[in-house]
Amino acid sequence: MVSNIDPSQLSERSLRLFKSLVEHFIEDGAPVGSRTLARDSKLNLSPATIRNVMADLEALGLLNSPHISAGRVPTARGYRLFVDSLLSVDHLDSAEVDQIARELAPKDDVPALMQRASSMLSDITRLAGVVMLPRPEQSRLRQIEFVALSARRILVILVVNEREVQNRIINTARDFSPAELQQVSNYLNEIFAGKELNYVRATILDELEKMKEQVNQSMQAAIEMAQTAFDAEATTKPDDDLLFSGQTNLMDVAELADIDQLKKLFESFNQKRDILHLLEQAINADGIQIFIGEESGYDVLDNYSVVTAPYEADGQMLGVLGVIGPTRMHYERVIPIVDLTARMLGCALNTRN
Amino acid sequence: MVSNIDPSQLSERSLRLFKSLVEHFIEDGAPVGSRTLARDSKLNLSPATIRNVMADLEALGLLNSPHISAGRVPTARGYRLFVDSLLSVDHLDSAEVDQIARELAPKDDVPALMQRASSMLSDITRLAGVVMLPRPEQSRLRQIEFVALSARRILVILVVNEREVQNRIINTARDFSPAELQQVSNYLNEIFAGKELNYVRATILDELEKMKEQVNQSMQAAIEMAQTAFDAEATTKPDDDLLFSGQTNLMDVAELADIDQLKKLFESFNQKRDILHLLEQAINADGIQIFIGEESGYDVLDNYSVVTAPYEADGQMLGVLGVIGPTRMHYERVIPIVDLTARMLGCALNTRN
DNA sequence: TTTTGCGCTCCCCGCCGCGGAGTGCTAAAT
DNA sequence: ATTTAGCACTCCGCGGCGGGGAGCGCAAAA
Repeated sequence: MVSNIDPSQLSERSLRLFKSLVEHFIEDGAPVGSRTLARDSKLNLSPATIRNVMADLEALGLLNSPHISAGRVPTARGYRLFVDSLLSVDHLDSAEVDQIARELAPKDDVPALMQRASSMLSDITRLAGVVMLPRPEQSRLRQIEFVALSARRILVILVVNEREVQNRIINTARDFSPAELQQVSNYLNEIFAGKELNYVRATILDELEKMKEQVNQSMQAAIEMAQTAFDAEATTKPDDDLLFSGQTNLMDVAELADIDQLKKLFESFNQKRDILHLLEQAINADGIQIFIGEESGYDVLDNYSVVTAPYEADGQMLGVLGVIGPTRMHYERVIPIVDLTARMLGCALNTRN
Repeated sequence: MVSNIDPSQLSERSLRLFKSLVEHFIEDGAPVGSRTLARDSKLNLSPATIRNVMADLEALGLLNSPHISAGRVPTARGYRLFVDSLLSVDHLDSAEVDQIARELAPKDDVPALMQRASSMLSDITRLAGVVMLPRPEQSRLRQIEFVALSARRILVILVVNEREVQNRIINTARDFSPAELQQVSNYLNEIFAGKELNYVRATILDELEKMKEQVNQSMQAAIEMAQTAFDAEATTKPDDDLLFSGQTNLMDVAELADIDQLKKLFESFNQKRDILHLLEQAINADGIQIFIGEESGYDVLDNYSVVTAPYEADGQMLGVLGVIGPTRMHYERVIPIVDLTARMLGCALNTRN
């Protein structure tokens, strides 16, 4: 990885021209030449002068040309300089702020809220949105309840970490009366409430086995039941931890007509693995983080940029959200949108208790 | 809608040629001409003769040519004749049967099973798979329970239709003791168990209001709580009733390089509406149903075919699954795969109770 | 240091012409 | 009455050609 460019290495004029070039390219996606730049930048320079400057910028690795007689195009390193030092972030107009606020009103349950955040991101940016809901590395069992559905079918309810509820149905070997169920759940709650889930599972599966003889019969039943319940639980994988939307928006960014590359990207959305890793890197950044082109390290993302922001509620990092689009995107718009969305989402999660 | 062709209208020879042509086209996707057909079909006819036959078939609307001097291509009507009367269905090799059986082993919960069915369909056919889990038009409330999470946060558990469990968390105006909660749930279960959900909701929201004065205070609380619970419930939409997978497989069927058309299709996957309607049509067909190209009536599907089969368990129709691919697909392989998958899925759902 | 001028490169686009594949039609053959 | 052979014709795809345009670099003038 080559080091980034320090903007103070460059003259004011170079920077202005460079900025103008990047903006121009972002706008129309065509390599931009010296004439255009001479016309547009207010510097009153001749194309030839600008050519010299561009040659310097190219030598620094900020630009390159697709072929000898085409205009210049920013490199990943160029975009990096642009977003770090030159970008003037848009002021969101109030209509958009309103829209974000409206969509993120905490009107229903958490998963739906996340889903809305994701599709709102993609709608408003016309790119692909993604929201990561982090698997809390430690999930504490808060409460466990049993509900009799019929003679031998029992609904097990696990309340984990304040918000989360899991339920599953198990079949038991013998009948249980409601009173017994109550007793069992009291027993289990007493031992395990507040404990880490993995610990609970391990304990139940291994240790309790030994205790079986020492306790009375109804407790034996409790143990067996708990074993069944957590056995089933082990198979439930957290698979819904990454919410994409608006992938199709990427299908009309012209510069990626390469159906193959797009296919690779979509596949990596499905696999989730790479994107997940990338977002995990972003969780500790405070505020916006941007991965430009090959910087991400994942070659499916070579021609894309990812703009992310972590979101938090009650002072605790909860996850990361962001937008995926072509390197040539309107950063000045996308950045404040992602930022605002992250903060609003945090609020929406905050006030609920 | 024009009527389909009755195969008895056509000579044996025409049919053989037609079949050969369709197979050929399915294989390489290029318009097929008289010479190729003369070479391949074992009929020992000259290209000129075949040209005559093809002209007849074109007049019947079974074929057409992209332009005057290209070979012929089957029309939707042509494919229809082909799949209805000419197709010789493959015998699945045992490796594939094994794979299907293995993937559909009822090893975990229902949603995961459905998901696996869908991705298995797409993996094995290299097309897009879809599974519909029908929203049971009548859902009966089976049981309702309340679990106290903390002073004023209560977990509401609704058991609906044997298998399904919904839960949500509500905040109450005042504290409830566990005993009270028990009492409330007893009361509600007594009135509403076995009733249709919509009825329950309507009753609770409208009628119970009137009764408020007539019952004692704790029942008033029950009513309020139930109102909150079902109010929240009303907003929970059944959104997970269509499971797609393998969309990306469609990205390398060459004939649909039209990124635009593909985009439209993907969008209709996301909206779900059209596909849902289409699959609903298929639920009452007994066995395989095939929608070819424009037959479906949805123009996003114009260049695609959909092969569906309903699946049932315990003698009851549960839903529909299928495969979406280019009209030019290997029906002889896809059909038995979809068929077998539907039956196996039925079995997997059958034995569980 | 900047500008002007010039020659050069490369892309894009339209044009042309050609070979190939396939057709339809007519006339001969079976 | 079919089937076949022959022939003229159409249309696509491809490669080559040439001109216009955009842009570059370099050298010499301002």
